[in-house]
This record gives sequence, structure tokens and C-alpha cells, in this order.
Amino acid sequence: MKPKLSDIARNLSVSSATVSLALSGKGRVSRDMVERVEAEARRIGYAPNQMGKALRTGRSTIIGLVLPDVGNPLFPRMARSIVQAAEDQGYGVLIADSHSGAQTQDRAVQRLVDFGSDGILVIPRKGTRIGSSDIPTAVIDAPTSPLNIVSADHHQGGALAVRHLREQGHQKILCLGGSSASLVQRTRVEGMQSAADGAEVTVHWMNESTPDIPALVRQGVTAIATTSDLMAVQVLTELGAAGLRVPQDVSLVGFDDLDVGQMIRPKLSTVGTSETEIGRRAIAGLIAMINGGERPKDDVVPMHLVQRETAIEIKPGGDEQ
Amino acid sequence: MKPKLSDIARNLSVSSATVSLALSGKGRVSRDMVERVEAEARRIGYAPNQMGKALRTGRSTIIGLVLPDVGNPLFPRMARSIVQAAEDQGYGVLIADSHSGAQTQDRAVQRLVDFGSDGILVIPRKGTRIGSSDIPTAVIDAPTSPLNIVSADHHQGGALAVRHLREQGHQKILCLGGSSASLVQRTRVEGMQSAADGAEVTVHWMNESTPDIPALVRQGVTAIATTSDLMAVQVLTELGAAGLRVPQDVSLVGFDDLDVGQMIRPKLSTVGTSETEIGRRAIAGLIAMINGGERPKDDVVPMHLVQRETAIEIKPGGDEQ
DNA sequence: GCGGCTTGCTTAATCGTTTAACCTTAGGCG
DNA sequence: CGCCTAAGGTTAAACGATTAAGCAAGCCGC
Repeated sequence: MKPKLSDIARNLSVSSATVSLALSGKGRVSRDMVERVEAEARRIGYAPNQMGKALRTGRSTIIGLVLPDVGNPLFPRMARSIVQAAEDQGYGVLIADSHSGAQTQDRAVQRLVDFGSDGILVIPRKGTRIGSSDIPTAVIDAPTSPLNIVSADHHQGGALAVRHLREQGHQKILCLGGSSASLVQRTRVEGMQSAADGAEVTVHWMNESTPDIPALVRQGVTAIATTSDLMAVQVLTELGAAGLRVPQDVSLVGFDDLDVGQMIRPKLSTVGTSETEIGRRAIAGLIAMINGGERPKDDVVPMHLVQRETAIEIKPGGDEQ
Repeated sequence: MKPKLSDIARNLSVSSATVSLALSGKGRVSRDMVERVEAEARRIGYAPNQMGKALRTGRSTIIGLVLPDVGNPLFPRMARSIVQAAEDQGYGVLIADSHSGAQTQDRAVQRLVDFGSDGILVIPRKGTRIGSSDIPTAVIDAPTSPLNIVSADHHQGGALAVRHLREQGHQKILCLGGSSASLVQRTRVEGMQSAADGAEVTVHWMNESTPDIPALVRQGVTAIATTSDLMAVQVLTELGAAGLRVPQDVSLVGFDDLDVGQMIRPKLSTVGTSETEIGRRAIAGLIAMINGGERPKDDVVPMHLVQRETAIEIKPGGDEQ
């Protein structure tokens, strides 16, 4: 079947210990021997059996990833960067879905532990906290969240969105949050408010009440900032159906830089995160913990503004109807 | 540390062979013994060490999943159903990303194999084919694709979309495909054409040329069918910017039933797949192969129409400008 | 010339589980 | 009563890798 360590040993008439030592570069092995072992390993296409290795070392080089429910549309990019980062460090990523319910989330963690994961990375569902387990666990959420290891700077991102609108002269800004139960979204909204700089910024939570957006625009709102691109698309189409134009009648900025933002006309201005960076740092931190390091300090990665077509300078004197 | 099999054995003063046999229900063990073992296992919270088990049995109970690039927006649901189905059968899911390039795809497969996966499930990038490896491999693509095991009935789905429009009286239908390089999308378009039933169905591939959609509508097109919700959203917003109304001026139906379809106003009529069903069957088939079964025959799961607000009866006599 | 150090390799134990083969006891039966 | 069988265990050998400990040979210095 698949070539094993002892095949190399037999072919070279040495002990398997020597081969192992040679390949790992750990023990005292002659330079010559190392080369011969490596050559033979390549020749027969040797790849170490992870199970044997894991059993002996107690390390599976597998990281468990617990995903929030599918609803989160920026999960794919997140997952991708995490897998990529893990791969670069030689780790595999085992995934579990925590569908709905916080209790299932803990079960998912448990399953991953049972499979021998060396560490667990959790992107929690909004409003849940994860019970700490006995193996290294890291969370990607927000700085105030327990076990958090890295997060996007949602506060700064929110500020970025509103500051952009302020710079364009907007004085009456509507700020639309999806769910006030989400820590991330609350933080984004707080960031938005923090950049008000004298402008009138009113907040609406979609899970609490559904504002009549076209009406608000007719009452003088000149710009809308949402906490998600999906909501921005909803707003855009709703305004379109009501005969209002973006960005001529009202400016709009989204959040998350989803693909859909580039598809719609006009293209959506939005605030983006570097998922790659977050994934990389989360994995780096987690692996550090696995290797006996201390839990790294919270790491916050900044967001950036993506200027496209939905937010423009307010037309002079057009702010009062 | 973690309780192991031998802990149970010691506590009960029996051999670990007995414990193993009792837990698996395989050998000749007295009813009484089985119960005592199970009780003790629960008491100390025993969970078998997957590495030890895998090493001995040659089965890791891990399935490798190779994902296409992130672009595919229905991937999250797919991944979820696959993970769920695997979990139900006691399997873990190890993921690898095949970013871009077919070569990377094979490397991803190799990585998963090296990690000890018992089988590999691939959702290929459009236009790539995967090299068969030495372990059971299944593909979710289209019936004509090699190694394919299960797929959505894209042809029937396409037919469903156009038939729906035909039933509403539409005679001039524009059919919008994303990329003619994608087997899936070609199949959808073929399905659409097959349901023309005498109507005029013209096809445009977005990767080849960008049609002036508002112009086409003014020339008499009364309905548009796209091969993806994302494109439908693009069309919808483009029409909106041009002052045309959906569905009053033109009907629209998308594909994939993405979340964004429910966010936009009006809500998007579309054709949906049962990702759950596909995931379930793919995993079931793959596990059957792992257990020595033959490669199951291609399995095709039907799509369904999701009627929402963007496709309505054509207004009588409004079909000619 | 001999104890001690270094070098380079080998021996063998070990990780936790499974499972073929064996052993012991007891019951059935002619 | 003794033989055969079955039931219910146990022993021990794997699976494939790592690694502490050991050992032989060579070299050094005094």
C-alpha cells in the first residue's frame, strides 16, 4: 500500500529510528545519511501517516473550526483565509457547523475535540458565548468577547463609513442596524455615532421596527449607513421601488464588501475587512497557544473604506426639501 | 488526562479487549458485562481516541472536502449540509480550498489524502476535472462530469424557470447566462431553451458580451431568466436605474435561491436546489464507496420553483410596444 | 595506554485501539 | 463419566510513527 517509514529504512538497510531522525532533523545523523534518506523518501513517494504520528506525539496537527450559522455571508472568505493560513503552517482544518442554538455550539466544539483537534477556533453566533474547553480555544468576535483573540475593528469601520459621509457634506444621516442582539453590529453602530461630528445621526434597528425609508428620505435624510451590504441592497431596491435614486437623492454605504455590492447598479460603496489578515492572525495566535505559548493579547485589524458609486457629495442646498 | 479505554478496564478489573468488544458489540460478551462497561464509560466520560482507532483500523472516519473558489455563493449551504450529513454518519469533514487553478485542486486532494481521509468529496471549479486518486472520490457537478456522484437537475431547473414564464404568457424571453465555460450554467440555459414551447428565447452570455438590457426590454422582451440570483439582482438594479419596473415592465426570475433574493424589493422569484438533499446523498454515496461498495449511479435531484414577486402575468396586449 | 567525549546509529518502549487466537469453565449428551 | 461445544473471557500482536536510552567506534589529551 502506501509507503511507510519502515519501507525507507528497509531499502536503505538502516533502522526506522534513523529514518525518522533524518527526516525530522532532530537527532545526530550524518549529513550523508540525511541525504540518502531524503532521496529515497522522494523516490518512493513517502508521506508520513498522520495517525501514527498523532498517536505517538499527541498532536494531530488538526484545528477545529466552528462556524456560525450559514446566514453570515462573509463566512466563505473567512473560512478560506483560515484554511489557507492553517495550511501554510501544516495544519488541517476540521469543520463543524453550529446551526442554531448555543448549546449546539458547545456540542460542535466537543465533537471537534473528540476527533483529536489540537485547538479550536470559533466564530460565534451572535449573542452566544462559548464554554472554555480543556484545549486551546480562540474566538473571532469582538475585543470584549471572552476568549477573543482577533477581531476586525468594527468601531473604527463604523466611524469610517460616517466620516466619509460627513466629508461629503451630509448632515442628516440614517444609521441602520440589523440586529441589536449582535455585539458586532452594536459596535459598528457605536462607531458610526462616534463620527457624527455634529451631524444628526439617527439609529434604527431592523429587528425592532421597520422604518419607512423613503419617507425618511423625503423628510430630509441625505445619507444612509447600514451595518451590512445585504441591508444596503434591500434599501437600494426599496428606494428604487419608491422612485428615489441612489446616489442622486440619497447616498448609501454598506458594510462587509460582499460580492453582491459590485453586481448592483450603482455599485455599492462599503466598508471592508481584511479577512485574510484576520484568518492569518487568528491561526497564528491559536498555534502559538497550542505550542504552549500564552494566549496572545487581543489583536484588532483595521477596516477600510471601499469607495464606489453610491455615496457622493451632497448637492448644495438640496438638503432641505 | 482524557479517560481511555484501559481506564474503564482497570476500574472494572477486566481486560481492555473485553471493554472494546463490549462497546462495539462485536465479540462474545455477556449482557451484564456490556451494561457495566457502558455505565462506567459514561461515568468517566469516555470518548475513544480517534487516532488510536484510526491507526489500528486504517479508517480515520474523516472525509475530505475540496471547495471551489469562494465565488460560488451557494457554497455555504452546500458545505453545511455536507457537514451535517457526514456528522450524522459519524464522520468529520476536513476542508481544503482549491483557490484558483486546476493544479491546486489536485494538490488540495493530495493534502487531504495525506491527512488520512477515508474519502474525498469535490465540488469542482468550473471547467476543471479532477484526477482520480487511490481513495474513494466523489464529485458534485453534473451528470456528464467524470466521477460525478450526485448533482442538481440544472436542466430541469432551467426548464422550470422558462415554463413558469410561459405559463404567464411571456412570448419574448431573454435568457442570461453568466459564463459559457461553466458546465452547470450551460446546462441551465439548455433547460431554459428546452421549455421555449414556441416562444422566442434569446440567450446572452455575460462573459462574452454585455447586453443593453433596458434597450432589449423596450424592444419587446417581457421576461428575463438568469442563471444566478446575483445576476438577477444586477439586472433588477440596472433596470431600476433605467427607470424600468420589475415586474410591471418586465418579469424576472433568478437561480439558486440566495438570501439576497429575499432582501431585495420586490422579492425575487427564483429556482432553488435542495442543497440538503444533495449533501446527504453525496455523503451517503461516498460512505458506501468507502465501505467497499460500488460507485453509486449518478443521482439527480430535482429543483423547485420559488414564486415570489418578480414574475407576473403579462399584461394583456402589453407585449407589443 | 586508558578514561572520557563525540559521533552515528540501533534497540525497544510507547501512544490507544482492535482483533485473531487462545484459554478456562460449565453444560449437554451419549 | 468423558468428550464436544459454546460462552465469556484474556493474551498479545499489530497499526506507523517518535524518542529516550544504549552501544560501538573513533578521537582526544595527558
